[in-house]
Amino acid sequence: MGRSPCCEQDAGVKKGPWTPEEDKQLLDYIRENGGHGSWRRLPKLAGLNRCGKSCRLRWTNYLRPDIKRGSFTADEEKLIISLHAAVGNKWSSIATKLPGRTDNEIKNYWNTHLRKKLFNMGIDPVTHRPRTDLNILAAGLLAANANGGASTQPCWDMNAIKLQADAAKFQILQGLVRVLATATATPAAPGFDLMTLLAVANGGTLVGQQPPAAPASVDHHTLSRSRLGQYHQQYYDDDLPPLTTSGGTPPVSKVISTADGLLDSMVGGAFPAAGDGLSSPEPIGAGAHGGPSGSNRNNTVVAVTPPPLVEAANQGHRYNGAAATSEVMSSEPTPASSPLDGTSNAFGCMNQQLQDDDLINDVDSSFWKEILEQISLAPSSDNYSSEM
DNA sequence: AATACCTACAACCGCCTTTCG
DNA sequence: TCGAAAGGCGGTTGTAGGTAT
Repeated sequence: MGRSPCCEQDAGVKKGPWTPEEDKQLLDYIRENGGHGSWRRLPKLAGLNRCGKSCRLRWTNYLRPDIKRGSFTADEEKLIISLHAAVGNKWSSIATKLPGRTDNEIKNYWNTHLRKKLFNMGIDPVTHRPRTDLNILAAGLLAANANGGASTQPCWDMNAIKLQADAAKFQILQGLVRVLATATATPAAPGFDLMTLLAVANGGTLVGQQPPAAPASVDHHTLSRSRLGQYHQQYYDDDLPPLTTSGGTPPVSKVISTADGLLDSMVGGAFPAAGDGLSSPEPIGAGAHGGPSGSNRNNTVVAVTPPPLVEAANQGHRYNGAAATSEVMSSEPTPASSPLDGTSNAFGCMNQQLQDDDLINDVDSSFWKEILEQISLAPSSDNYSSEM
């Protein structure tokens, strides 16, 4: 269906930065008329040569009286990072937890400050995990050293594949967590939302809002303060958990028998907490900008298709050179995704490829078993029933 | 002093969902 | 029930100011 740009029919309307005079006109009109009935009609009524959409954006992002100007505080920074780790680029959702801040402002701040900050700290701002480029480089260098300078290519490829497998596992967990959050929390507690919960869990730094009472039905699914505290420690104490290492036991092998276990694994263990790009649950048919579609704006079931393995191999090759550490931050792969029905095929294919490799075969069979058990939420699991 | 480059952020674009006649 | 209008959202671009060469 689609629809034409709102200003297409208004050829000749002014674009670009607003002048103080225009601001005053818009402010005066809204003050006198008590807000806006129709943004499309507003420009004419206010005597502005702007399209309604431009007026709305100017009002919501700049002129609104309740907007807090000035730099972000450390608490706000932490909160943004935590919330971004939990929900990804859901700027409007994040903005609801930072009164006085607009989604646009938070988005800009993330893109210009926080993303670089995390990146420079060795954290991938997309996955909120240690940067994989550094891990691959380090693994390659270690292997080169161990081999006395022999070819490192096989080792690099292996690490790339294992990283890719980790990413795929994470995406499954991300989907599961959202399913659990939606299925358990929402119906039992209208008004309760995961965002608020996360904000409260974030060291009590929820700005200007009272922490909601967590409904009893989600007690066992509630993020504990310690979890996000642990997450913060990853940033501020440089206590970063390791990614899968060659020959080691993958972190996913930790018992994942409850929703809490899932979150534990994500926040404090093996997996990225959330984000976009590699971990982004982008649905098929994302916009021309590559942005998420509206269907992904609620906490609905997300797709968890892993990136293709061939990419992993290519990444290994890509880093096998002088520019190994110069990974561009914006190169965030956005794997095509599909509803869960497509996931099995994708993962079946990937698992088949993984099984071709003895080194990681045992790892993944246990992982899939755990996942399948988790999906069914079988009460027969001792750990699960004891926590419930 | 001039130019190129970088950074920050306001504003725009195009897609989506919701609303309403 | 349907389709158009309206509003919302996230990604991207444009621009002004600052800094480096």
